[in-house]
Amino acid sequence: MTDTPPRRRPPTIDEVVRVDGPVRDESAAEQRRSPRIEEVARLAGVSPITVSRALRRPNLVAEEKRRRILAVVEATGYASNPHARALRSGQSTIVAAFVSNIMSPQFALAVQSAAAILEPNGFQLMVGQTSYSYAKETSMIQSLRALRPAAVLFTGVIELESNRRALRELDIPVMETWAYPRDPIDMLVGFSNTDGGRMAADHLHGRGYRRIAYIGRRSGRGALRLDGFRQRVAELGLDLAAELTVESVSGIADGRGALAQLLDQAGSRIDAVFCANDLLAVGALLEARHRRLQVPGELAVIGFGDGDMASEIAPGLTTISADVGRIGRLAGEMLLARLSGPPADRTTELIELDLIQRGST
Amino acid sequence: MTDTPPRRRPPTIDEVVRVDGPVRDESAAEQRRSPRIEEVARLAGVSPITVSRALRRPNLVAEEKRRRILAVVEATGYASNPHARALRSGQSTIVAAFVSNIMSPQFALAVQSAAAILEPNGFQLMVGQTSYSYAKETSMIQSLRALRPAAVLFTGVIELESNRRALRELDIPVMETWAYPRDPIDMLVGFSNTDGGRMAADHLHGRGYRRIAYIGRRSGRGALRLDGFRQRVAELGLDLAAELTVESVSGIADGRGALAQLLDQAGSRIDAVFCANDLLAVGALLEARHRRLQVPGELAVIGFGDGDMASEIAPGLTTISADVGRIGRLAGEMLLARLSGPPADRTTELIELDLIQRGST
DNA sequence: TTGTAGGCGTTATCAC
DNA sequence: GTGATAACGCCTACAA
Repeated sequence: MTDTPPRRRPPTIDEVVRVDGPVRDESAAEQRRSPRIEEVARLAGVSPITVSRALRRPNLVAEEKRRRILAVVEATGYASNPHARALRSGQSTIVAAFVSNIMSPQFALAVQSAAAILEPNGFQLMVGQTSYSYAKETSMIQSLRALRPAAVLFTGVIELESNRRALRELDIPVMETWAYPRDPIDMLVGFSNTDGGRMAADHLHGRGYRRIAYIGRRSGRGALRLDGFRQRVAELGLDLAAELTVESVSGIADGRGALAQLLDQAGSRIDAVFCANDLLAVGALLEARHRRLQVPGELAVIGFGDGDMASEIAPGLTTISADVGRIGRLAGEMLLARLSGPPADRTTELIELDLIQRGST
Repeated sequence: MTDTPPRRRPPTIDEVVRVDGPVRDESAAEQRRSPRIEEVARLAGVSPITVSRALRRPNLVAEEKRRRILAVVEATGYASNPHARALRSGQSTIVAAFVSNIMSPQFALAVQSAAAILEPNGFQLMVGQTSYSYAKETSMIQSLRALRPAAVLFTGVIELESNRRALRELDIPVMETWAYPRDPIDMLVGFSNTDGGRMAADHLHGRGYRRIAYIGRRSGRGALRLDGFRQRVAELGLDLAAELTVESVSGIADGRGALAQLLDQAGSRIDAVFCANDLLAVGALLEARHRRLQVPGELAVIGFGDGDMASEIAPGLTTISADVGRIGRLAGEMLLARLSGPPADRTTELIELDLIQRGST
């Protein structure tokens, strides 16, 4: 016997509404390919190099000619071929951005904010994901040698010594973010994760909690936050009641699982927990609700990052917040200044952290 | 009188732990810049063009020579200069990807899945954000004329007729996704938003709800979902109790606000609401909880997209789900096939939608 | 202030 | 199967 596969009804076509854009006749199909600098030059009655200068260093070109040239550029929609430009000048218009996890709204916001600064100035952002993997990070940095972007931006700092060296040797601006190390590769817009941990400890102590636990990674930024947290907890004369490590990229589900495990193991010894990021913290809140624990009565939760959810769930999540949009903007601005000018004056910027008190503590 | 600014204590330095990578001596600093094809040719005892062929079309080169060349390439870490290549051959290794909103985990996952296919094959993804703005979309598509990427990928379909034309004229593979229009520009991996709306209506009706409302955009994909929803609601002999439109990029807060407004206006006339995306639906759930409404007893909520949160909140969110990772993978594979081979056989792929029943209905 | 000459690194084309 | 030659489009260096 043969099974007849179940008949599915055909999909409904999405009747997408087409919209007419601004009419751009341009009359002929000759306009098809992007015009070359030579054509612009001919139409403006100058030499190609003058067009190039009018676009790159306008003040070297006579006012009158410049206007004529720009008019032609506008009319023809000329855009210089970035490959030819990069090849001849060694100056690419590509800025490579690497995030550890594309799907994190925090990183995405920072990258987006940097893009908002760089793109109007003729740079294009190329985004790659390192997935918290040294191997992936290394291979992406390798590929930069060939790509020769104008600059590189990381939402994080580079830990591998070999990669730091490779980046220095690229001899282009390198921007690190999201931490405040002693010796950045080049430029830095970051905050002190260690201080964030300290703030969390201070806050919990100040609110009267004494049996405190930690959930987070034990490497990278998680480790830094834990360090500061531990230090301050010790200074305050408390013991860390428990520590629970999660692996690499962590989400809400990990936070739930981690708190569950923590409570099963250390249950009543705990009255507050510091989660190294907000997703973990949200997960912890959900698990607490699941167990019908009073928050913050029976268990207080504090996060790190001020994600989208923090203000929306109930109770609101107390968290340590960095202005991530500002990190992206500043990084973009500093890169832009360096790319278009003389050696920049500032290469390091510290972003202050804020503690945002909500209902969960 | 002058204010003395409050003294802040200096930031704690993040004591990042540096890690030594694999030792790669390469003995000298001469290896610094990426070697050129000519050097590889010299070391292998062949001409530059033969090296080029050995890399691009290996079967045109004699076995023996090819091996020698590849060994040298390996040893020197040679990688061809993508700008020179793009300039001469018109073949870029860049694939341009445009998302309407970088911060959406759904889009990010799709892009990431496509990247996972394309990157190991030597292509690099360049991500841009159109912000649901025709103007931005148009200007990005303009800039493609100069960049000449190998292909373009959209997490969405292009509505503006002028942009569709511009993309066709680029004469490179164009991949649209996330909808199932009658006439894609070129390639398509999509699902029927209209069918999704129908499924939502069917489900709510089947569960016994009769006073049904809609929250979402009234343009783009939201409109398609609403269309199908409305059609099916009518076929089932029901009336749509209320429709509430939100603007452009919408988040959890918009969902809360929308449901609040809906309940204030139409309150008891409503027993179920279909939200055009999961963020809105999560917002609606939170607002319902805030008002101490029984879900699903007093109000049922169904979403679209199966985001991260859907399964984590309580009650779980019933939602229409498309396998977004699969969309990205398929899009990547189809593009790759087209880029490295003869005219592809399949240029359109339909992704089935699933209804995931959880506690909210 | 403007223009001329030449080359960035690669590959298409054609000849052998 | 391999190589010589030229060209992709632009911009640096230098000259006028």
